[in-house]
Amino acid sequence: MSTNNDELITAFKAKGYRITKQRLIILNALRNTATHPTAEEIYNMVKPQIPNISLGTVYRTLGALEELGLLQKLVYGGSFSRYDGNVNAHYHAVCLDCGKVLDVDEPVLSNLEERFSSETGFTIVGHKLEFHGYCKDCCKRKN
Amino acid sequence: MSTNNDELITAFKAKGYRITKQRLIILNALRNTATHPTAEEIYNMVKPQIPNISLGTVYRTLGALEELGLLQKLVYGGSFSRYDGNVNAHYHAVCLDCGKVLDVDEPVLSNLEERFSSETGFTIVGHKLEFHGYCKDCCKRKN
DNA sequence: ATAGTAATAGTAATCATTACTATTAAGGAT
DNA sequence: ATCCTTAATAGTAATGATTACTATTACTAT
Ligand SMILES: [Mn+2]
Ligand SMILES: [Mn+2]
Ligand SMILES: [Zn+2]
Ligand SMILES: [Zn+2]
Repeated sequence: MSTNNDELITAFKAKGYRITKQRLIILNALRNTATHPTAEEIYNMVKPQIPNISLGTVYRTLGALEELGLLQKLVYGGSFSRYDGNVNAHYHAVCLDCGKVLDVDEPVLSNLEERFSSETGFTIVGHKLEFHGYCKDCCKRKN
Repeated sequence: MSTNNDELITAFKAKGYRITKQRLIILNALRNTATHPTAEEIYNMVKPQIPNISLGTVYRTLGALEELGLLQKLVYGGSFSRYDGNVNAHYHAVCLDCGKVLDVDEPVLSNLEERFSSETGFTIVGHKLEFHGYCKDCCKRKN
């Protein structure tokens, strides 16, 4: 329920971007769910509050929020991307059956990135770790 | 240069799939490159050997090879997937600038998967780790 | 309140991937 | 080796998530 719009407002103003109802509502919707929704799911989540919002606006807003570091985009094997309002470093588990994405409550491996880099000349800015498997619901369904 | 077609032939016959020139050539092309090519890049790689091959055949073949565990599909932020003929567990580094994908010569974290799973009821079958950053060429270009 | 212009709604376009269909060619049987 | 069945291919059309376009709306500085 952390409706911390100040952070968004500051970040947007710093870039000369305007503060709009659409941007505030989309970011707050994303921060108040744990489901890692798709663009279309977000579109349906905010429709009650902005009945005539356009799907294009959702995509454009998500792009801007990503650019400002206020969300992270999750791209897995499926045909569409998911969005995560939690930008703290954390890992995910993806269900190979239903596509659900869960947060993994494991400490972040902070020492990984230094090992690589030197001999390859590759400058690392971060890493992503994802687990693949089957969620509780899908395991049940198979029995 | 490990043109080990026996492995492919065995795997395909076990599923009742037929052995075709297209499938042999595509898998061998994939095994003799370190570039993690896209479907279209593979299409261009095999065209000299199969001048009238269809891009659809490349996609269908890659799908079959993936299903048989003879390649892994790499999906990152970009607009297209990449394919890796090396199915041994290993990690990748993705350049945020040019999209290049490099193999990471680091040991696989085998103990990770057991930690999670029990309390969540999530059955893990594997994990993926990718580093993000800037390759040598792109670092140079920025100076 | 007004002016200037970035953002939006609505819609069309893009493009990687998948589906369709007539034709070809594996590969088992004879 | 030839025939037969049918899976796989080539060529092409369709799909669908995402992006681009454009007239209109609404932030925000003055
Ligand atoms: Mn998350
Ligand atoms: Mn690789
Ligand atoms: Zn599931
Ligand atoms: Zn690069």
